[in-house]
Amino acid sequence: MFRGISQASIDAKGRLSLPNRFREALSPSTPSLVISIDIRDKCLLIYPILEWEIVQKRLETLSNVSQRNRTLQRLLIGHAIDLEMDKSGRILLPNIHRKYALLKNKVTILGQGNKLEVWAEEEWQEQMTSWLDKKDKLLGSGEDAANGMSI
Amino acid sequence: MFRGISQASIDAKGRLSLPNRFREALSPSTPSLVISIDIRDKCLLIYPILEWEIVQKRLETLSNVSQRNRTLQRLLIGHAIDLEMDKSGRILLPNIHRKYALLKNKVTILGQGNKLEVWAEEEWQEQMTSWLDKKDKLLGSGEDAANGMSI
DNA sequence: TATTTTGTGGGATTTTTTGGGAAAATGTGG
DNA sequence: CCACATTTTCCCAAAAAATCCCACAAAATA
Repeated sequence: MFRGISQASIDAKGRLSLPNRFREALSPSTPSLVISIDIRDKCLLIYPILEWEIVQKRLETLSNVSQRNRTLQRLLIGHAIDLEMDKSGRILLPNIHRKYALLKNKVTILGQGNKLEVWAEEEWQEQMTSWLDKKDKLLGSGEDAANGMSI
Repeated sequence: MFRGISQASIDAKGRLSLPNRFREALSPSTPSLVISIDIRDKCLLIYPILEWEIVQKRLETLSNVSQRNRTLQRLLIGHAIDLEMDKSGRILLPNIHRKYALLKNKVTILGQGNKLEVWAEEEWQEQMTSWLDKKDKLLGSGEDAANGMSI
């Protein structure tokens, strides 16, 4: 399971060097990992390939008669690209993905259970600020599952 | 199974060069692939021939008493053309198909499970933007299978 | 501070993509 | 059926992109 936050950078060739502590979990096989987009926030998602295949199977079983399901499939499966690390633990990010998540030189990488999230550092900072400003609403008197949860 | 997005271009002769990573799966036999149209969106569909034959069989078993089924058969089977790649991995797109999907020079190719989708780049961009604008509806409080799904 | 580990940079090679000439095939009109 | 025009195929070469590889810099550890 992934957890924790790290900073990393993307070099002139578009290579993102993954923090060392995530590498082992991402390279059990060949190809080793899949990168796709998060359609709710402007960030990228990196999965060990086995984890991704679970997600993809779930997506493929959705009926594609529904426009909405087809859209989901197009966005998620459509953006899912197999990648491998080079000897130094870097991956070459496709341009499309870099643009989507507005990635510049500095990025923030979050461990999130079965996947990593990659954020442009600025975007991440803004989000953090904005979330913390509204923190009352995060754990407040809502009605959903997190409400009343003990942390 | 296909996944992932790529940009590609159509040259002056109407040849579409397929991204390298899709080629092997598309050329197991001769003829190797079938191209048809997507009747719900303005894009083309490329199937390895074996996959296409499954689809076509399904279409043929539909009762052709119903006008709707006959229309489906005409549109899908009618537009299905066998093609092959040249030595550089390109296919020559029939004019009819190019016009149908409004293809100009730049196209976007999506891996989608058993097939590829080919979109005019502009059309794809518009769709993406429009879908992402309405993203609340994609994973929001709907009622279908995707609702509550964890990605 | 010395040593190992991790991260960065960039040159060289290979692979992939693009472009276009010329031969072959197909279609058209008389 | 033939001559011509157009389209498609085959082939080679240039351009662009991805990959490999090595060496150095920075950071962490001892």
